[in-house]
Amino acid sequence: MADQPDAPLTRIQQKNRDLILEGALTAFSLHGFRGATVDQIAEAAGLSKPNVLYYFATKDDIHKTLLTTLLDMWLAPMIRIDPNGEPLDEVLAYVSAKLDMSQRFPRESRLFAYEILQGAPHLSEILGGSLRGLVDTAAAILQGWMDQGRLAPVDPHHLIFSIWALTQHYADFDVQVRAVLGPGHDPFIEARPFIGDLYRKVLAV
Amino acid sequence: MADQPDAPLTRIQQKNRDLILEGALTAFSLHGFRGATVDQIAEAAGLSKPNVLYYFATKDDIHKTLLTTLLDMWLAPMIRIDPNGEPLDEVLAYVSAKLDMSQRFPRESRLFAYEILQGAPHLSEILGGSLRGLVDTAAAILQGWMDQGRLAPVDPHHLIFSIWALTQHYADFDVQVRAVLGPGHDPFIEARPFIGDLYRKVLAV
DNA sequence: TCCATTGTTGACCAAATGGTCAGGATCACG
DNA sequence: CGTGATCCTGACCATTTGGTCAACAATGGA
Repeated sequence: MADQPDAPLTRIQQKNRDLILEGALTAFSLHGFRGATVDQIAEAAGLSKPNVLYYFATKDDIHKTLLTTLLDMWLAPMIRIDPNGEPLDEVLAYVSAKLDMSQRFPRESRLFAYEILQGAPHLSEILGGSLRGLVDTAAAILQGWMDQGRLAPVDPHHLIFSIWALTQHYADFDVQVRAVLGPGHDPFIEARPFIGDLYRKVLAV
Repeated sequence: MADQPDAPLTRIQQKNRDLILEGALTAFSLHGFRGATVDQIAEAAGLSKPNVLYYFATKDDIHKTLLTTLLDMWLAPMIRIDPNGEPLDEVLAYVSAKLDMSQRFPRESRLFAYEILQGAPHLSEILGGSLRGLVDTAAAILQGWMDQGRLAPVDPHHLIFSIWALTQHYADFDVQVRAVLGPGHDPFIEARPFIGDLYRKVLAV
């Protein structure tokens, strides 16, 4: 158990922890926390099960590490909203960035989806804490623009929820989207102009 | 094993099967298929575990029965779109009905969410079969209205996806929505005008 | 080269869990 | 009220699975 705080990781530790987290991301995003087994994670990581448990004390530990590690990356686009930018451009850039994340990081999207569906046992404090703060900040910026008449007035919190819902849908419900569209369609290519158009109309003054 | 086809169910069979499905809906929607145990289902149903397995051969059987039974109800609102109705009213009625379902049947919404996240192992044929047919029909109606200039032209399939995403988000991600909004907010009361307003703008000619 | 630290694993364990079964309780109906 | 069908359960089983451990291998600095 290499759990001393601040102990700088050796090269091997760094590499194997990365392998494990990578394998676990695949396993958890495919089967959920309960559905993924340590054996699956070990195999995906190319390590033996005891070795996985050598680097992380418990399966839960791996899961928690993944979630908290990836949360920052997941929320990064929202922080980049610039209060001094052109309102509509800023929102559209955020929307586009979120759709990019769904396209490039579907495993991460599903990981979070499982966690929230489950009732967010590991993230509940964060949801009501720092995430809420982040959203409130972004909502305040949006509200400011609306007050200035530079965006159509809509509820900023629900505007943000709608962006999350619309973009993450294409990662989380990928199978359904593809099944319904049938072969010969690229969901993301089609979704991009649709969603962009949608927010242009919603937010046009 | 009471599995003869067409055998009419006795009163007791009817009641206990209903109890089991009800308990299983709660358990599966809370923990997912893998996460829910037969014991949990039995307890939620107020029956013993062997008795549960007396009415359904396997846990998988319960799950499959639930999914296929509830799918019709879940898709019903889409079928009610009336080609002869007023286009915008019809769409808004569908949106409102879907939001009602999220509010009144969040367990069902989560059940399906888990299934799709999992890769839809039980629903894959249906997704690409009858569901796809249903969506294509609805999309054709929408496209017709757009061609007549009675709705703004947007991709009808992705319009439908957006309605699913926006409405189901409030059921599936309930914890997140509530955590971010904080106490003293009713997500659904707020979401209703927001989403209605959104589609009015998107579809206005 | 030496050796303490770090890394790795086969074998194993206890608990959880899906499912079985023999036998007893209850019900429905002639 | 008798009896066959239906209903119910305690006890049990096999498998899966998270996690442990003793022993062995590799590493790297002095």
